[in-house]
Amino acid sequence: MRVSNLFGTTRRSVPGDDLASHQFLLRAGFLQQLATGLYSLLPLGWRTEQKIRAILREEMNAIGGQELFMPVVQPADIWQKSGRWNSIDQVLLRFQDRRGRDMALALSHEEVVADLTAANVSSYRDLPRIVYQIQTKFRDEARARGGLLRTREFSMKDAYSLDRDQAGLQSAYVAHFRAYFKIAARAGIPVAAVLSDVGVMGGHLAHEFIYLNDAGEDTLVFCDTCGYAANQEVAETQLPEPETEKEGELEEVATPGAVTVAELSAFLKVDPSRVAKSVAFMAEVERGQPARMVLALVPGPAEVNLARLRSATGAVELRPATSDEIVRAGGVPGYMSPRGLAAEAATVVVDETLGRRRNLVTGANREGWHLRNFNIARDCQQVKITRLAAAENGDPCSNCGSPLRIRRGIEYGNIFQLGTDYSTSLGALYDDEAGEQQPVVMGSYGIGVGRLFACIAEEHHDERGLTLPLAVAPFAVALISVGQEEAVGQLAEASYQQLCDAGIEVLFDDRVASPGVKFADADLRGMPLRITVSPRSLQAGGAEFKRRLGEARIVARKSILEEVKAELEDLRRQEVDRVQTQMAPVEALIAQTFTGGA
RNA sequence: CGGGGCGUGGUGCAGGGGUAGCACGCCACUUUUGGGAAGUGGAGGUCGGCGGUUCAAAUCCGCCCGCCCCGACCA
Repeated sequence: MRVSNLFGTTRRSVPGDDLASHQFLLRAGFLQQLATGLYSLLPLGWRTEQKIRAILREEMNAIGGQELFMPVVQPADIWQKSGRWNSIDQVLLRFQDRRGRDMALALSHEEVVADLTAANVSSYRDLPRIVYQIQTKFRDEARARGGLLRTREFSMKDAYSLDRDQAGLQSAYVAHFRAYFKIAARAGIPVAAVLSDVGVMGGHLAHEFIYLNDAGEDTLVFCDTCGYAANQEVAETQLPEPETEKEGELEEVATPGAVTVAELSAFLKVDPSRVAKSVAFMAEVERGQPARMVLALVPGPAEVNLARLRSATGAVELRPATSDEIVRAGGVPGYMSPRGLAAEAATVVVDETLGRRRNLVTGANREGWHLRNFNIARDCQQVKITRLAAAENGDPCSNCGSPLRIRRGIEYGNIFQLGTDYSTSLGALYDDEAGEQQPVVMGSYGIGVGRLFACIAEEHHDERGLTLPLAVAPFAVALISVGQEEAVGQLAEASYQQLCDAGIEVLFDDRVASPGVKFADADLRGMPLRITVSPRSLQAGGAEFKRRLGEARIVARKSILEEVKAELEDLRRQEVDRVQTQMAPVEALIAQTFTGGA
């Protein structure tokens, strides 16, 4: 491809304060935004996308996946059968066709797979199977953000395993677990697998595949000692031993102006963890029903884990209460507590850690006053005690007690053990050897292609632009001619032809432009190998070779082709080595993750 | 959905009641050619939309739309 013929231009500047990598993708002419959460991939971006897709296909095929293709526009009835028509709200985009039939844009394809399975699987002899596709999904996100990280329309590689029993599912799950590490390694990003919430997918066991990065939206919990890794939403921590200290007498203490946990603990000179913090939420238990107040009590430094609060209360909708709502329920903002609050005013849920502590500090529900020697069992009636606090940095690992570490990351893939919910509701049954009908046991396995793309760009850029691995770079070689000298033009053209003929992907900057512009654009686009033909290089005997992340050297004009081949072969070998290195610990990890568990 | 910000040539921005500007890009010619060249000449904008105030609105007011950020939300 000649730059003079390329659709899409580089830009000197773009607005916004996105991730640096996303700005480079925009500036290099890989992407262009159409509207919130909707992006076009320009030719350069599309080439990279296709290389990522090729890796996905190869690794899915390698575990026995069969590619197919399912509609994005789907009739409501399969979503009604699975129950998700009602259980998912606004992210599922609904509309009607001309006949007034309810339709939806697929945000995932479990229903269709179950429907296909019902029609195509009838015997245990038809199992196991793995099918997958790379297809558009649409999720009408409340707020798209972060460039490619959270878009509304996006491509996903989604795979589905069909098995006759849990043992079969388990082995498909492990195969995907391994394949996802391989994909990350080939795409050139580090990856961590963490236990995750099953969310609206339903099912039992789930893992997320995370690219660790401070800009990520997800909060992960790691134990460096035993290897425990989980999304904060589901991370377990060790409970403290129940305290046996004598219960003191409940007393009010004046705490003027001490509204936050920090102020309060400083004022009363108690450890913040001994403060029972009350956080008020409004919970909608059934869609459309009036919200009820839920008071969550957690240790002072802790955050409320919304996933747990949701499951503890059965809420479908959960949001922080406003001051007005707190007052209306009879609470005093800043001094809130379950004490002195009418039982019918709010549901109270207490973190189990607090249940094991004695003589805590909590609000008095009176402006300027708190309570001392507060003991849950004695001083609160009608409370539900459960795990509620999100794991914090330094909390003891539930496995081994070592301090946990909190990190941020970007989730680009996930795997779910779905079980039989979808197959049962959509009639995906098979006959076993005894002729008994059984539901097919399903798993579902997604990778967001755009997110993976974004993660790759984030991992591979420097101050000048992208530095993509050969495996995903839109072109292997950036060829640049400098100046208008005839000899330069001749060698550049000849090299371009020669390389193209050899099947090497070359982006030839044949424009009449100053060298600075060409070098800057080549750096921005990030092709792994740059070849410059210039009066200076001719003087030195040929062309200049420079890796995007390496030093320049002169190559004789007669050996350009073979040297390019050697360079690319070397880059390829480095990437293979890197994949091997990255995969080395994975088997041990799999053994550790799946023995005795799940 | 709450809070904040921004919509002005292709891109990035300034202007803030009276002639619509700058830089980059683009077109033509000339000179240049190893890190985003120089000169000369040119093209390109119903100032997001609708309504209002005014002799006069890009500018003031109202409503709407779009985009961005924070939060809520989130396979």
